[in-house]
Amino acid sequence: MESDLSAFPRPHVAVDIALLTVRPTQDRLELVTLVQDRTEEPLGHSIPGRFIRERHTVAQTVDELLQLEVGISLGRRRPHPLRVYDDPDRDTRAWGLSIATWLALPWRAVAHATGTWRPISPSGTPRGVKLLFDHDRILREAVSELRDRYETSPDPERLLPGLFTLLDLRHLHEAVLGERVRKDTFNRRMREQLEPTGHETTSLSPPGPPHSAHASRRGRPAQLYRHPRRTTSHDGDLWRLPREQ
Amino acid sequence: MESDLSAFPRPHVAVDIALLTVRPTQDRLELVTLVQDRTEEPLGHSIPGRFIRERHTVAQTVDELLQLEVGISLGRRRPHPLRVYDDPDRDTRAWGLSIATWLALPWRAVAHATGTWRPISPSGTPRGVKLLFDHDRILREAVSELRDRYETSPDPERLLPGLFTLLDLRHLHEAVLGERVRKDTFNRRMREQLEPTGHETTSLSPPGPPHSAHASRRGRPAQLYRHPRRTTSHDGDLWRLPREQ
DNA sequence: GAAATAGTGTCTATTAGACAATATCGT
DNA sequence: ACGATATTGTCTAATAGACACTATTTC
Repeated sequence: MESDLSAFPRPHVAVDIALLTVRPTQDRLELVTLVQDRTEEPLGHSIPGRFIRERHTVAQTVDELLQLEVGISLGRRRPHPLRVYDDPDRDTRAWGLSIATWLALPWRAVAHATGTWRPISPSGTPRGVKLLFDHDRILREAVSELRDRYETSPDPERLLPGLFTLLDLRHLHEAVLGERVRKDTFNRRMREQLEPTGHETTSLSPPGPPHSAHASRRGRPAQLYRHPRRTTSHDGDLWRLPREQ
Repeated sequence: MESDLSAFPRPHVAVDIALLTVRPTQDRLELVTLVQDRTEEPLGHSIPGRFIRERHTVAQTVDELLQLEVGISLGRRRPHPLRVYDDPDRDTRAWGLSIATWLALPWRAVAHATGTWRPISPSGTPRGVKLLFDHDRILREAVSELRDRYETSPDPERLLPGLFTLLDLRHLHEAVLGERVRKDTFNRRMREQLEPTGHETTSLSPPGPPHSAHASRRGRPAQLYRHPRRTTSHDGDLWRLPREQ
């Protein structure tokens, strides 16, 4: 590193965010992403993005972006880093980098966002639109990461409210993965990563904080679970090579 | 995005790289990293870094960095993205971002690099020095990623030459992981991800390209293996939830 | 009672991990 | 022959996946 920093050219730096959520439909849940219509050239569809402000962090930029251009609040959550897009020709106007991020939020927190929520196809891109720049690719990678995380953890993105049943959780997984999963294996794997509350679903609200509507009001009442303590690191020792004593 | 891009402030963007390799010692291999002495303020030890040039990519910048300030050649390899460090106060001279990357190269390609190769402690930081900025943390994360990759794959970073034995491979793993691993389980897991060549180690060189010195010239000759075709994606279906038909 | 859902039990094939035995070399 | 290493075989406990059965509610 040299001393006179002003001698170095500096790129424009944008932050793009793939925003994902799971939305209830008539009979099920579906994974959707937020697509916006650009008002500047080049016109078309894109995911939300914004140039980073002086001495702002990526997280701050995402925060501003969500507040000003999407109309939602980030809260205490942090966006997941995805990658840096550095093709010098990716923006025809000037030399710029894009820091791609992604974030999954519960539907109730983002239902009113500015833009159009579009269902995600099995391949990970939004159905029915072609996005500008490399945004289809960003979205594919974001969806891929989200799906990977849900293969092994109950609800890493905390899309469910504080109390939920295994059926709620399975519906969530099927929406994220875009496929049906086997009930018994699913339940067994997930149960050991969850904390039972001792309470069951009833017609009345259970004691404690209110929780969202559950999948069905028919059938036998189900155990209510909550998210595990963070210490239940149910990963990491998986597929490690056995060490010599 | 607005039209007049010149209105936006732009950060300095540096690329830092954690360079890792496995070096032979008298009786074993050890994981080492390259530490350099800074010639500018703040003085101290750091990993190689450089500001990105106009319309250059991260990979190009790494390439220049390695050629000009380390004296080695990147070849066709690509650095692994790590994360973006965006603390506005991380550099006292000006507002800047750091794009952290890491790369592991075979010892024979980097032995003569400019700087000091320092052994990596079990925790992932170089033994005996304290690095400037957040470089200790970058290194910890790089080593963690490297170790994760070697838990499940024979040689994802291609640190071994074209032909090698399972003993060579195990020595490599033990250097990377910093722990002994069980021979039989190791061999079984790795063998199914490798291609046997049909040739064995002998006093003479085997047919084909020359390969580096093997671990030992004692004992029964061992099968020589080569890296698998990339299609042996021996991952990805691990710990997936079973789908409903 | 029928339908729907929750929860439990069990069988089997597979596999990890450990241990042991055998094979083949250099010295 | 001996030491060192490679390679193969086997035993056992654990577990995934599949399937079936029972339990409890709403309608």
